[in-house]
Amino acid sequence: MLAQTSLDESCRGVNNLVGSDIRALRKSRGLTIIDLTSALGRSVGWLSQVERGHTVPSVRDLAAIAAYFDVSLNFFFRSAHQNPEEQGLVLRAADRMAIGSSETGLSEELLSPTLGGSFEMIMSSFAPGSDSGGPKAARPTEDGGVLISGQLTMWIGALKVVLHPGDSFQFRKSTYAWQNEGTKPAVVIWVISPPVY
Amino acid sequence: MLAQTSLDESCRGVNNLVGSDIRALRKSRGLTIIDLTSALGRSVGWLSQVERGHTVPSVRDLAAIAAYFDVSLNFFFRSAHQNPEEQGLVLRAADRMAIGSSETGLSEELLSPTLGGSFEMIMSSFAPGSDSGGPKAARPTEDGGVLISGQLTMWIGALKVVLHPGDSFQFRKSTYAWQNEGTKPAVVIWVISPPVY
DNA sequence: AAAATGAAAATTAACATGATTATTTCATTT
DNA sequence: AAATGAAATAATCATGTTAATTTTCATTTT
Repeated sequence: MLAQTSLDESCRGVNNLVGSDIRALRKSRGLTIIDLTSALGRSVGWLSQVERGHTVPSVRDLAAIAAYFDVSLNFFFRSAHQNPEEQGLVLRAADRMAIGSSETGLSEELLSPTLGGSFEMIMSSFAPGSDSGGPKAARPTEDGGVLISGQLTMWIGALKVVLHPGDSFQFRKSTYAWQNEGTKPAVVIWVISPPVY
Repeated sequence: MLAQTSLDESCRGVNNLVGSDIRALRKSRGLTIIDLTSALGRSVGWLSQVERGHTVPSVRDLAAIAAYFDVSLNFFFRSAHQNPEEQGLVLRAADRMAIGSSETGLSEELLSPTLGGSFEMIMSSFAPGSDSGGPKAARPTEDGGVLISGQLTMWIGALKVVLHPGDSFQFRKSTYAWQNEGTKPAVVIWVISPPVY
């Protein structure tokens, strides 16, 4: 009894993280447990247990989930080698993972240690000469950001602005577009609330 | 009739910004219009009109409001010289205002163009050798940040972490403390949801 | 002429209630 | 130890009710 509990606990940390990532991914896409399990061919009870770290999903299942949500399999283990105490609270620069559909010219890395929060921090790098290819559909979110380096032209709704380092922006449920007319990557700390990944 | 409307409209933009700043400050402190007006000695109807840009408060009233909320008077006009179109959406680096109680060793500048959003972005600079002087009481907020430069030791609840540039963190309703043991300022892009200023 | 007031009107927030859906639990099987 | 399926629990949603807050506007003040 004691040995079992101890073993459970030793895995609980990482399992909880994987589980809450799955839950956050599912919720950010507006899916119920039923929706996801029917897509995965697993039972409702099973996913409930997985999401709360009571059951360890097989690698095969995890891979199916990762594919379904379009994240890499190792995304779930991005902090696994870190001190368990700080998992979910701190994300080291070296452990950041790429996320988002790979728009050409845009690379995004998740800064938030967990997906389960009320907002999500992302480091976006816009390649020189790249653009969004027209306005992106408005999301039901609030977005904000700070330009860290480079130069970036943004369209927020009907407004066009040229951002320089240190400039910041924030908007709600608006279409937006971007273009990097400079010669260096434009790096933005981007905040989205609620999370979309 | 036309001339009146035009004059009204020419002021509406900046008035709306001042008004919504006041409203956001009031809400972030959990006050009702009645609470604030009784502190100011003004009527409820007046504040309602001020907050929505229908009435222009006197400088004397604005100063009283600024003092009450512990912000500078020019805080309300931080973007006044900018293109009206981008006011409330973009904040230029040069227009950033200091906010927050002036803890020694910590300087905070508001990055969010408006206080009315669901989260607030702040640039915090922690002076070399400074610290928070013990843990800060937990707020009913979710906090997150990225260390841009320098080095910063943080305590999040019981966890102690030494952050290096690029490291990020996020926590909910937790006590925290900080200390800059380095020789350079530690600069953090800090996000708070919901806003507290 | 615009600001300020005060009170009526309108809107919004805070609580209950039941109905519905979603999630968790757990005895059992794989 | 993982996985299932069904019962138990919990969360969500629509609805109605009341209280609190905010807006509006006719009037007064500066």
